[in-house]
Amino acid sequence: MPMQFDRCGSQCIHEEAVNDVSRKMLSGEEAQALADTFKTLADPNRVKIIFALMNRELCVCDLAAVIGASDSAVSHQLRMLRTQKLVKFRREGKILYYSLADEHIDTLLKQGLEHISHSKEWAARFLELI
Amino acid sequence: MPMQFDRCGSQCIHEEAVNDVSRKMLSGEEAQALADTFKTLADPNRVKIIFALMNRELCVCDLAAVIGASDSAVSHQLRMLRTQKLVKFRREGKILYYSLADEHIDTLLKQGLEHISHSKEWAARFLELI
DNA sequence: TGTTCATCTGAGCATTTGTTCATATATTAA
DNA sequence: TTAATATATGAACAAATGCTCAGATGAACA
Repeated sequence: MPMQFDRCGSQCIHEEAVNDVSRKMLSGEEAQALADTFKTLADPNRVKIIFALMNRELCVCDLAAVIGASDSAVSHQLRMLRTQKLVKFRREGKILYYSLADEHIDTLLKQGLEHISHSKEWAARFLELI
Repeated sequence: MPMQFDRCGSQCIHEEAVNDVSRKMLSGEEAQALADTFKTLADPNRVKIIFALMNRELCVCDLAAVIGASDSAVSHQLRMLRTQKLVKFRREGKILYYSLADEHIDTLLKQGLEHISHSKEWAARFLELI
């Protein structure tokens, strides 16, 4: 993925606009890190896991039952959520209880619902519960 | 992808917890809609596009120059952003000027930066600019 | 010690994603 | 109309994703 700047077609470039915005732009790594954060919430099962944990801490097999997926699938997803620091856990014997890592996660998910509520009525119902 | 509930191994289920949370859980469609919203921001080039448009409206080829991608790639990404109602555009002759659809997008991206700022120092710098 | 059970992990595989390339649209100007 | 240009689109393909399945950990208890 090399990146040339003496580019093909485009003659329409507004120089001042491009220069202005380019100066403030995110680097590739920074954009990637941001994308990774959102990617963590970009799957329905992970959304369900986060949503479930907003109510209370739950162990892996409870989560599996609640969202209707296999223990293994949930465990895989939890690994990603752990890596991105969206969830934490405590051990009690054989059982691991997962919970949200901090309050910002609530806000992130809430903001997503807020955006959806523009086009879907059901979203408003959940906003009241958070 | 059928979903059986007389499930395999797990004997550890805490019934009251599972029932409690299950009652409040998102449906499959609702979780999918939420996931789709986050999925829209789950790519570095789309993050860059949104970030660029937070400064000012830009045409397709300006966006391409700013984020360092082809016109075609940007156009494909813009379609997704349009579908999810994150951006809108106005036409002026041959040129289409894109801008953010509403203020919630800013907040969403800001919340993402907020989460990142827990582990990466650079994120704080951008939070001041928003 | 060995067994049971909750969870994790890696491999394999079908699906999805994001790009490129070639071509199609649509608007403007000659 | 024809040519030029900004953007959109579809096919194709490599890369990433999310599942299942089989097996590995690690803790409790006989």
